[in-house]
Amino acid sequence: MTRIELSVTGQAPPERADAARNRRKILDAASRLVREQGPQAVTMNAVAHAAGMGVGTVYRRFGDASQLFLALLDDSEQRFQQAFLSGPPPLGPGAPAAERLRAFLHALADRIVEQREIMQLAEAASPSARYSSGVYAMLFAHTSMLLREARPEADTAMLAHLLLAPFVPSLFEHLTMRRGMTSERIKAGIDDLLGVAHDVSQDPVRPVDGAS
Amino acid sequence: MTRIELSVTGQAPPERADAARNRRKILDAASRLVREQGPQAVTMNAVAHAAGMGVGTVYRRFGDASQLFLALLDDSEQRFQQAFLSGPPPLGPGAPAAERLRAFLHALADRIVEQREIMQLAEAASPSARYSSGVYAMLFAHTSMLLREARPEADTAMLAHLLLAPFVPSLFEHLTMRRGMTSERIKAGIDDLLGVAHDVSQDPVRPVDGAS
DNA sequence: GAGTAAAGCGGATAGCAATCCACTTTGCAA
DNA sequence: TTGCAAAGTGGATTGCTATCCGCTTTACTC
Repeated sequence: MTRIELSVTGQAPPERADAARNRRKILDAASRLVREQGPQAVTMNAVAHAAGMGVGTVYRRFGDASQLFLALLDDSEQRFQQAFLSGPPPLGPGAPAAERLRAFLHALADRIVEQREIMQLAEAASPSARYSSGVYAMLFAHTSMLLREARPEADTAMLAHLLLAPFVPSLFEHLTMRRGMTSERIKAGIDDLLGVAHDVSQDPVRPVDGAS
Repeated sequence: MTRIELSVTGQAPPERADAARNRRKILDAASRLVREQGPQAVTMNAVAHAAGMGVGTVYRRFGDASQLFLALLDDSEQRFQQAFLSGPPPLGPGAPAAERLRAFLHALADRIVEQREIMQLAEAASPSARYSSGVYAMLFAHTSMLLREARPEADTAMLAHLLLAPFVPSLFEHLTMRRGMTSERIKAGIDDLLGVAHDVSQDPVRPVDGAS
């Protein structure tokens, strides 16, 4: 769940049985709406109605629309976190930091391509919610940790924020849907920013699809 | 091609006298609302009422809320454009491309700090509107032009998009308001990113009043 | 089990973006 | 000047997000 597990303060308040039941019903209804009627049909009203309850309940459980949408991404987010925290290298521990960072950003790009539509719902509901979410805190912590290892002399906190900035669904929509750029080309651009181009140890994947 | 349609006042369809009059009244009313009651008070309803007309007129003139807010930024945008298109170096023509790019991104950072609140109105109204706006087209054209000159071998179109990605008001709010980072520190981070991408050592001439 | 305080519930409500359409104004052309 | 089609206008309307608050359910205690 998107409990405050990322917060340092520790234990989350226990959730009452009816509350937990409704949380599940809401998430199921929202998933079903996305699947059956498309993302634009997923409004708080529609979710509440589809889940058979009042809108007040949905707001009580999720606070606002952006948090509901972020919660919808939680399952795949857990898997992603698992992969880069304790999965096999180069994404997980065991590879050099620079290599892990590259693998991490590539995987993040794939993740955005996969989940772009739901992510755009969250972004549209509140662009700034991204930066107070636990999801972003985790991306930031991981990126700056790897940067600290790879480039100890740099302002790694700032670099982490700047490197993560392109990974927003609106930019990905623009690049892939409107400008016809592939996700491989985006990854190559990120590699360039990382300076991987000058690193001999990297594999030479340099796709050259349609230029603009 | 350098002339990207920027101002909302298009040249293609001549605008009727009453329409032009209302456009001005709307922009004046919106500016006044921002000044006197703060950005969050600037709703389409409030603007229409303050300008003494129906909401339908405001929508006819500006399409939607994000476009009205972008139009509010137009005056300062014109000045910014003037500075980097034909002002004195290093922002304007005459300096090496890498230097111009650095000056351009620094100036862009300053611009976002200055106009952040109105920019956030536009971002909140529609995060993806950024990428279809004339403003973004101009930023992109200029950035990729300078990159083409500085790094002809790179995928400059992609790099331009990636380099511009951090320049969104929501990230600037997070970095400056929430994390207490100064705009000088943000600029230094951008320089680092540019340095890696350019494979060029940092310019020994640090900007000014070095805040870390 | 019964009592009880806290948590949860849901529909009424307010305020907003955006659309629609019957009416008015404008500018051109005869 | 006058006719008139195109452009512009404004407020009623729809559907949304989010809040509020009286009522219900839960889980804990005795």
